Amino acid sequence: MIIFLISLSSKQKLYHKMSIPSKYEAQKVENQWYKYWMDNEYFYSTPDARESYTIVIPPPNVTGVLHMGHMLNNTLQDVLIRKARLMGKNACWVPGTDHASIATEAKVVARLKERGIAKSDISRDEFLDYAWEWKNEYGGVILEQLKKLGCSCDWKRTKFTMDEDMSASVIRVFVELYNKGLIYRGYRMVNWDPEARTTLSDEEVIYEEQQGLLYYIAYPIDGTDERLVVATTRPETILGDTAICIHPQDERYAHLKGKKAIVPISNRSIPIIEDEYVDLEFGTGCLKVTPAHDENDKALGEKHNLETIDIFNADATLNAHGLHYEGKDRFVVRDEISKELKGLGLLEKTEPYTNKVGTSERTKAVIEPRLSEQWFLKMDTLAQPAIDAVLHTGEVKFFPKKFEKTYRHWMENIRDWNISRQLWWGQRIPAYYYGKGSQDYVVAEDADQALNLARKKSENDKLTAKNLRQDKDVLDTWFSSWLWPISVFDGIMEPENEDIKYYYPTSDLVTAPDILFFWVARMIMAGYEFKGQRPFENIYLTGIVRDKQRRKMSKSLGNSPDALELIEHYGADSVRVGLMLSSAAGNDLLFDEALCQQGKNFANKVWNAFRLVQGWEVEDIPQAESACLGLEWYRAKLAKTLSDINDHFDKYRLSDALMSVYKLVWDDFCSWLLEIVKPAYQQPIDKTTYKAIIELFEANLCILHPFMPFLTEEIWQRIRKRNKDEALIVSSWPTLSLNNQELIPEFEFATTVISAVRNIRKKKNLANKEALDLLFIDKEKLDQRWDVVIKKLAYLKSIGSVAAAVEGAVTFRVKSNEYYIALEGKLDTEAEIEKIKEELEYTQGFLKAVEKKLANERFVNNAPEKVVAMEKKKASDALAKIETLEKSLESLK
RNA sequence: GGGCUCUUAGCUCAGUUGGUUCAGAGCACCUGCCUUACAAGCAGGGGGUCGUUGGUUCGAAUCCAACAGGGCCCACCA
Repeated sequence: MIIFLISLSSKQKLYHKMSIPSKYEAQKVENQWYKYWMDNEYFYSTPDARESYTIVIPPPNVTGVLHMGHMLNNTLQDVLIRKARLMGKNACWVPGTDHASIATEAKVVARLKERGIAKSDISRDEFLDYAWEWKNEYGGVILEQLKKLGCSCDWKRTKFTMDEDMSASVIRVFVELYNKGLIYRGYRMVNWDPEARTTLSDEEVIYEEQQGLLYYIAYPIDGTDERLVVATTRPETILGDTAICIHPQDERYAHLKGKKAIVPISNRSIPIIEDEYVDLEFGTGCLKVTPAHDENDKALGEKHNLETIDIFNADATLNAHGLHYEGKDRFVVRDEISKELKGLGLLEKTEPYTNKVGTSERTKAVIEPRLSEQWFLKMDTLAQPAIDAVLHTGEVKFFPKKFEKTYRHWMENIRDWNISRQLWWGQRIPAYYYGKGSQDYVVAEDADQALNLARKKSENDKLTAKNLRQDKDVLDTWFSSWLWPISVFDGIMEPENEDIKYYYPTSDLVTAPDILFFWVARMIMAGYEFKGQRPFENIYLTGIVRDKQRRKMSKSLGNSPDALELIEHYGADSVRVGLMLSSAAGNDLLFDEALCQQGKNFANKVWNAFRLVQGWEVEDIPQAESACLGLEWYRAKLAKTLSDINDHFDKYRLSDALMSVYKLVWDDFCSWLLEIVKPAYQQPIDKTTYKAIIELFEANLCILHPFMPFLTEEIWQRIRKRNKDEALIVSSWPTLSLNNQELIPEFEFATTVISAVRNIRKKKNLANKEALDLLFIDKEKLDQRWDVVIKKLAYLKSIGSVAAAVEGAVTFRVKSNEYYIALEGKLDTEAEIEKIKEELEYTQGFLKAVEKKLANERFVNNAPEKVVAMEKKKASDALAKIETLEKSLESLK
């Protein structure tokens, strides 16, 4: 049973009874309750004897502003954390932001540009001063916005991925991994973002289909009049060509083996090589080789000992190898060079061609493959425990489960991670160079340690700090984010501290699937590598918020509503409900403001239920029988719904959980229970019923609280004055045993009768005022104790039984019993007969089908007994129904 | 090219191990109501051969195959 702390004197009125507006005004109360929760420190958590329930926020970009994706994501987290808090767990939701090196640096660069300052004009330290200034100015904005949404984060624990201790953790981890031999430096083809002027990891490259051209370029053959035609999508790269490749078995070009081709424009002579890599079918069957600008070409170049000519600057303009194109952008050059080739008669033709072009996830710039020296993290050994945890032991679970397959696919084909970025905003790589040789460097947590190591490694005691040069690059942002669930509790630097021992592993992670590889997979790897334990148990992957046309919501499309304006207009609770209602885990959410309106309507419904209840005069009078029954039924229904809701939560079906509450409150509580117990106009309600209604109302508020925290707290506090420790946010989730469940179908039976009577009233245009008699034949078939309820809600004068059909009555059937509404005046007998005939026909057909099934030996022999028994019951029910139908048909005739 | 996934009412989606409770929910829609909590509401109502075609089975929205059409992820074909 529910334990409620409520005491009522017989005439006690609700707290704040006067002047309750008929519309719920969310905007007026939300800020006030948020402040109340903050002032009373309900969000804060410290380790204690309770079970911990922990969520770490996916840290938004420090310079970000709240968008619909954040709204969805953080509403989900808040629902989970509030539920856990009500369940009596020590709930801790750690907020924070991410330094997002590329995005933030880009913004700082842009801002400096506005002031007329170029990044290249200032020192690294000066730049970082500007960056911190920016961070301090805008860094908290998004977290402040989360407060509007009602997020109950432990703000005292707010972290930033570049906080001192966070950065120290990153550096320590780098050093550890380096010492284990998992981090290495390599000269590799990497993804170059010319806009941000940095390398990117493979995951940061988004391939997009683009409509381009395939250029057919003729290369004269040295010493002959012949030309060799090569197809390419990137004519500007011919200036970096160092070979032409043909297939060894290609007879078309067999005579050219060993000859040399002349690169147009640059007039360099390059070898014609043979390799089976060439696809005979594609283009002209031969390939230009540009080892500096293509991964495959690089491989060919290494195999065939080719020269490498890099023709680009860092910003993807051409360098000196670009000859007269030097300084021009690659796309400008593409256009111009094709014109020049045409003028030279060396452009045979162009044809439209669709290919996939890699673009930068952050800047959208087209990625340039580029050879450079970078730092990499070996992934295969890190991946193994993370694969086992998800796919074998089930220590880490995905909701929905289908993402486990995506995860598996990626993890099993994982490639080394390029972790260095040519940026300044981020954790600087702790490698220190002391000499000119490629191995003349050491890796250490700080300069002092580095100096010691360097002295040892170089066997030169005279090295000083001045001889050391720290690597210029910073680490990929995700190299700090992957530690998030550990580092927010300082678990790297202080592995035995109380917080990390208490809160780690965390419970649930809520995030979007687009950062599954960037972040989620890597956190799992980090969890096992640095703590030997999973970082979280359950991963709830949200969908993408789209508009009604299924387009992803984005700034550029302008189809994303302003999150704060939505809250302003509908209230945070309503927006939360709107988001939750149609967002099953993993399903994209087609956002429509109508959903917020639905949320608002619901808020108002609850509000008005409260208005009704608070307006009742309570007196010490006997309880109505109908009220007693209604309450019994509702308790049973509440228990059932609660069990459904708990089940939905266990399966992370949060929208289903909300829908269950929604229907419980709106349909069961408001439409049925309140109508049953509602006293007649200006009549008082009895004390017992009133007390019970308040208890049940409070239980409803509690269940609804995770979804609509403001509204529920507002009503909760209006019901009566509460002490600090009695706030709804820290109350207890109801626990009810599943008693009296048989009342549910009984009551449903009664509501069916009521609906049928209402239907007849409607069809016959009978006002509620006009009291009717309800008669039925078979007393045994109706549990008569519901009579009072039926009578009240169907506005009936009396309920009684008759031996046979009465004349001048309308009939209806519920299950196999027949009911009559006695009517004065004439009846449309013909229509009645028609209706009954129709139903009779249908039932007979139905019976036939069932009997056929039962006559089938194979069915009777093979189907489980239970199923056969059910069919038999169906048959007998149908038979009984036919009997009553025939009887009434007789009497009508 | 490889992998995953989806197709159920006008819209968004539930339908767990094939079997009364299986053809559902919410919204939208239609009809009637300004009934003294709520028109942001009340009451009543209509609506789907479960993408197509085969197969397995006593029995298929559910299992299998093929096809049609969406979506997602991965991949170096110029």
